[in-house]
Order: sequence, then structure tokens, then C-alpha cells
Amino acid sequence: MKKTESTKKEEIKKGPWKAEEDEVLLNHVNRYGPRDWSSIRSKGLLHRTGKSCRLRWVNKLRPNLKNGCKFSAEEERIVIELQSEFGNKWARIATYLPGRTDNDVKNFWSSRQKRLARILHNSSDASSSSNLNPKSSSSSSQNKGKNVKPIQSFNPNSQGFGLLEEEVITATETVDESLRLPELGVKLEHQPFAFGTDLVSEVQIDANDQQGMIPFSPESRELLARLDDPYFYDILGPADSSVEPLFGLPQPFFEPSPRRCRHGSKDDFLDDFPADMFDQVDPIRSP
DNA sequence: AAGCAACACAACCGCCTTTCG
DNA sequence: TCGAAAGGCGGTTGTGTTGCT
Repeated sequence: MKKTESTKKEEIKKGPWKAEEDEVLLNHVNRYGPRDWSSIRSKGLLHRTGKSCRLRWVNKLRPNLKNGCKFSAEEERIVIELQSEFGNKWARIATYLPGRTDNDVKNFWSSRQKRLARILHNSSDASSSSNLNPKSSSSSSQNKGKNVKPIQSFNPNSQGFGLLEEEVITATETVDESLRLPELGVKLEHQPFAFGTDLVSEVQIDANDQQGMIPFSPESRELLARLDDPYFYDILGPADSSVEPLFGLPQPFFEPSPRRCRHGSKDDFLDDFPADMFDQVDPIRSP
């Protein structure tokens, strides 16, 4: 009996893969190599599209994948640097990260952008409400119900920050007066760094400028004191691509080799932000 | 303990490019 | 040379997990 087109379409399976399907897919790859994905369905081995089979192999079944491993601080830095250089070319960026797929990089970047957007959104709310009500300078009430942890301590060698002492450079001296943020007690550097497609200016503490300063907590001041640190901004976005990176980017990995996974990184660092860190920072306008 | 928000991850969709007959 | 099929890639969505209130 001849099946109709609609019936054939119904045969295409979607959703999560089962272990048996993975096994069939692996057998096919072992026998024929990672190609002829469409033949898997045409041979009746799986009721999946060739695309789906390829994606499954590339993202989950390929050897030497770092499945379930968080991005290390080094990987984060590489992604950030390469994203500023290549843009959203995830497949290309992934070639520099052994064991990582374009999907991994994409998901990592997406999560990071969402997190930063949320932080900036919160800071926007805080600053606007603070403008409306100058008395409401307390961040504790603004952060009620939000998962904001106070900073515990600063460990320059902690993962997620990933900074070696010798990597720290001194911030440039040039300051555009128009970029001053007296209410922050900081000055914006002339050299912007990219935050996705947005631009943020580097910030420099002006220890002498006490005018209009917000009384930061000791933890906040400690963090602000670190603003000279170029990698401090890794959490917000990559340095301007025109600026020479401070670390050497690895060569692309086309033959990924297994590596030990390092857990905990960006989250550790983000979690160390004090609650009032972004309260006075205005959100960045999209172009 | 329940509810909620944030997060991480897997998988699909649609578009573009490449390959092949 | 052209068109169809396959492959590749980036964007998006759905779902499970985790941590906090």
C-alpha cells in the first residue's frame, strides 16, 4: 500500500533522543563515517531527518566532547575575545575550543547576554527609582527577591576571574570630561569596549573626586578598586577588538583532545558582585 | 514544602551555501 | 548551467534543574 505524503511526514520523529537511537546513529557513523546522514532515514534505521542525525552526532555523540562541563575561565576569555573579532560565528569560534560545539558556544553566549541584560535592567530600575526617590539609596530593599549575593571576598586567582597577576596592565590615563560619572565617583575611559553590539566605556576610579559619591559598601569599593584591571570587564564584554589581546589565542582545534574539566567560573565571579554594584549604572542603549 | 526565577542544555527551524546529477 | 538535495550555521524555543524566598 502506498503511503501518502502526510503519512510519511508523520513518521519523522522529533524530540529527545533515546539511547537506542544514539546506538544506531553511532553504528552508522562507525561504519560509514560522519556523512550520508539522510541515508540513515532512507535505510529505515531511524525515523529522524538527516539534519537531526547530524546535529545529534555533532553536539552529543562526537568523541572528545566536554559534555556537562562548564566553560572554564580560559574558555570564557577565548569566546569573548573571538566573539569580538568574528562576531556570532559560533562554529568558527568553536574550532578554537577543544571539545566544544558551536551549540555550546552559542548557549554560553546567550546565557551570558541574558544575565548581563538582567543585571543592567535591574540597575536601570534601581537608578531610575533612585532618581525618583533620592532617599532610596539602599540597595538591600531594591534587591529583595532577587538572587543577588553579597561579595564574600576577592580572590584574584579564583576561577572565573582567571587573572594572573602579570596579566594586569595599568589603565590608560586619558579621560574625557564628558564621560565623567560624578555620581559614581568614577570616570569613563576614552577607550570603549564592546558589550555584544553595545559599547560600554571603561571605568576608572577617581579616588580624589568625592563630589556626589555614593556611599558604597566596603565590598563595592573593593570591586571598584579593581576596575583598573582589564579583565574585570570580561564579565561585561570583550575589549575593543582593535586592542591587542593580552593573551595569545590558541590555534583552532580541529582534532579536539580530551581535557580535564574545570567547574565553576563565571558564576563564581558574578556571584561575587555586591548587591549595589550596578545600582547606579545606567543601561547601555542599543544602537 | 511550595512557588518562583534564573539558568543550562538539547533540539528544532529557517536560511544560506555547497554538492551533485 | 541549472535545479534539487544535502549539509552547515545561527537564531530561537522548550524543558529540566537548581537555588532562593
